[in-house]
Amino acid sequence: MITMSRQLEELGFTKKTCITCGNDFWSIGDRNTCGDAPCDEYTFIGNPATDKKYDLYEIQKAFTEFFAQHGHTPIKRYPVLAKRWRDDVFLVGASIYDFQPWVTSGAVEPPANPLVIAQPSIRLNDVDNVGRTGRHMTCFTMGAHHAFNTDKEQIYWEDETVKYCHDFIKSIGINPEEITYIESWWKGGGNAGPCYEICVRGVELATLVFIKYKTLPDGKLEEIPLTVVDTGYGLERFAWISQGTPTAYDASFGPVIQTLKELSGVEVDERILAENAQVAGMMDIETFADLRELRSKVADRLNISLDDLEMATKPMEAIYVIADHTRCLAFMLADGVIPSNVKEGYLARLVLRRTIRFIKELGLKESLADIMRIQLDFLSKTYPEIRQSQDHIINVINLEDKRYDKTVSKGRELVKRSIKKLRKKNKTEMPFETLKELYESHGIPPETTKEISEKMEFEVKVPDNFYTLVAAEHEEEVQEEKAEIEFEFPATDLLFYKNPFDTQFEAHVLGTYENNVILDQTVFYPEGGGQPSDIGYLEIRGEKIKVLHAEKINNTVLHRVAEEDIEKVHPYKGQIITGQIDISRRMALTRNHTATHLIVAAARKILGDHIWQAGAQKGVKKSRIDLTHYKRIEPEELQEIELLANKFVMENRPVLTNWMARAEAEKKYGFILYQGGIVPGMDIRTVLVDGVDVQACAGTHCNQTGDIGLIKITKTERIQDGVERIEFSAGEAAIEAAQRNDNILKESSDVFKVTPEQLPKTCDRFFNEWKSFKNEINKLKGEIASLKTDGILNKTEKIGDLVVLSEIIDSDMSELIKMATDLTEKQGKVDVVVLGSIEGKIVGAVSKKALENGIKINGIIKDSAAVLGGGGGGRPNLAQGAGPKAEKIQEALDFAVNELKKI
RNA sequence: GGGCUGGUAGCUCAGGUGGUAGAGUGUCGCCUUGGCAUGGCGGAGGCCCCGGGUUCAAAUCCCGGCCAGUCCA
Repeated sequence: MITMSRQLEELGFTKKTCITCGNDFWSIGDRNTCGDAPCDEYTFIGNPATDKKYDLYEIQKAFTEFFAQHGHTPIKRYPVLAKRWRDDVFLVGASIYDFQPWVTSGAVEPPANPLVIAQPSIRLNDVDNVGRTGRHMTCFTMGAHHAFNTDKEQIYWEDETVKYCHDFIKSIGINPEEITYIESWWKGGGNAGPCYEICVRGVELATLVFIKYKTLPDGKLEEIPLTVVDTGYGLERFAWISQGTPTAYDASFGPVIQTLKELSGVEVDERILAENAQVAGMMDIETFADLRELRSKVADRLNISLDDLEMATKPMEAIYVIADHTRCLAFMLADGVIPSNVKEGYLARLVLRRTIRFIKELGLKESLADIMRIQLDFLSKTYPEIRQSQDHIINVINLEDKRYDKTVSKGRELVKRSIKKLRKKNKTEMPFETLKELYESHGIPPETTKEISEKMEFEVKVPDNFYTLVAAEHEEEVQEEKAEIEFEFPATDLLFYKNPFDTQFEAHVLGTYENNVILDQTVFYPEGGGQPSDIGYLEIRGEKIKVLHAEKINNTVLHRVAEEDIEKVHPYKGQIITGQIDISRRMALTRNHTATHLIVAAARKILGDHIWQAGAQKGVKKSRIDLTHYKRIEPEELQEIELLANKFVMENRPVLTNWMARAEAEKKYGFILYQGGIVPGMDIRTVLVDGVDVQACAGTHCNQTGDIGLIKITKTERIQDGVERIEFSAGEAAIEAAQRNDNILKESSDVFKVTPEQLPKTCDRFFNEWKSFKNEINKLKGEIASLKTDGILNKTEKIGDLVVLSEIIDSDMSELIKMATDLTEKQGKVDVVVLGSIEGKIVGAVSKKALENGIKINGIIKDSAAVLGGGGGGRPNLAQGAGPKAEKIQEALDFAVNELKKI
């Protein structure tokens, strides 16, 4: 399968087969194992493989410089938040993610070719192994040199790649005889190609991938026109192998680990660590069971018990986890991930909460923010941009810390209550369902539940595969594939870009598609970028045809008309037609669109640079934008945003649109361009509000901000944790919105006959008075009830040995109830009472004595109420009912008394 | 994007097969005391998140909304 052997042969390598795993590999001289774990053990721990020690920063520098000297252009790292330029993944997991899909699909020129980059990458699938294996990290630095080859321009391919790789490894003093190249096949992200895994002394240092195929749905491969050299060098591992430290963590962020050791007072047993890493290197750790196996193997080799090993390793592991996770978090938060319960925000919260748990486990007094400062001090030496976000990061962390604390303490109470409830039901063990609900609905990990239960001496069994069991119940999402519509129509010329304020135009009719008219050019803005389409008319030979909607498919604009109108267009194919848009609608949408940009810019100024647009919908009357923010926007902040946006309007700044090459625009403005969403195309249209904001945006915009008129924010809403929605109106609609508020105020204050200024105080007074009146009335009703009961006490009769009373009273239900309970409970002078009202309500109550005699009033009342044509019921001692036939109330009471006599 | 919880007194929460809204704590008053801690008794304090619907009757059931929490992709 692999054809790239020539270069290796030239370098003196020969092909062999590993006697352990059977993989083909290349090496210099004699050897019979492939050089990768588990076939080979680590042989660099305590015995570095390079001629000097490199820390992570130094190896990164050496790597970049080497490739820069060999014709590669160094590229700055991309944000780890992949959402900035693509919407199919959350986080950057490899350097190639930076160039997908635009560059790799050929839609956009690469920023340089060939290029070299050191890209911080985040992979959370092995998060449980971090700290334990010595090599797993949530965040690592992928050094990479990439070449993008097209028919027109062939940069380089396999031979050159191998040579570069080989020379680089040699350049840092690794003996070529220790290098092995394992032949393999790589696939992922819909692509595939041959690859080499480069191993030295038992550790895989790099992978060289040659992407040349697309994988089709049926599994077959198709050659692609743009082939990619996709290399990945694990720079942490290079640092590790050059230092020979027990773990990759020590080599990568040693200073942070050192500080954590000092703070926690943990004494690290290097021998155990080294042994642990050594054994871990030989295992493919994927599950918890693997991890247990790892532990027992290490214990065996060190000749200590499993318990002793755990005692010795746990604190060290916690330190490693904390150091690793804070680094990961620093990148995530600095690059704009807002912790939340969804999407990438959830991943950030996951890592954040894990970190807190390990800080607690380690017994550190310092808060997460304290620890994070240590990490930031270390990290910002290499990444100064992270220092810029320090305040924001600390803010977010402190807030999240508090939230987690609340969740945990609430959770603990909840577990205790659950156990109490289970005990009430005479359960002796917690059902799996409860355990699961505590986790899924309340975020309490089963370990925590178990710990609390043990203190309460209640049994909880946590299945080994708890998380698997929980996950198994989640159905997989089925993704719908959109069928692509085939067109033979050319791209429509979009006149609104050339002459933004034209309202009329002439165009040739090219044809129709379903209910849509296709023209060679148009001023109709097709729905897109959150801006609704224009509407208006097409006119030909005096016939007016309403355009209901316009949309763009590929580059063709479809003008949708009513079904009965489409026929009218057919005869005019090829002829000239005139069109006119609804200009007041267009202007309103335009104002709203420009206003959207201003509000986002204002929000960034007021709330911070972490604010990012997460979606928007413009409208004629109102528009909305969704912004990432880690807490609710305070009312005062909202007013500041509103004021600032309006200041931008008053400053009447010019709004400049410009078509630019994507790469050039990105270089000039950065990813902030994609606030409004990712836009396709080689060239993108930039909308610049001078000195305020710039976005890649295809929408229509005012010439000057002053054209917007007024911007009025009307509402905020938390649409998701971490995402705040702002609703607003612009132009005329903003005036209307303000007037609506005035009307509400006026109507409300008119009710109280006060001025709007007095409204809050008046409302407060009325509400309080209403409450005290209500209480007063209740009290009085009670008194009236007892007075009324006095008046009817002489109307009792005896049925058997029970004192029975039935009477029609002019009272409402609550009063009847008060009277009835008064007679049977408080005073206890009557055993059975049935009271009716002239409105057709009926209430019955019985004393304890009557109850003991087996009288259940609810049944009697139910039947009596039936006499009234209604229903009723209640408890054995008190019941009520009613019916529409109020005139029959006496009959109903008699019925009740008769029922009693029967018993 | 999907799922699951929850919203009841100032606070923490019970309750709820539809039928008199509860506890603990806090608060106020009285008693016990030289004073405090404590203890005892009594009182005040509820749009049972909001809006519809079903019903003789909804805090409870149904639908919609708002707010909060949480799991998953």
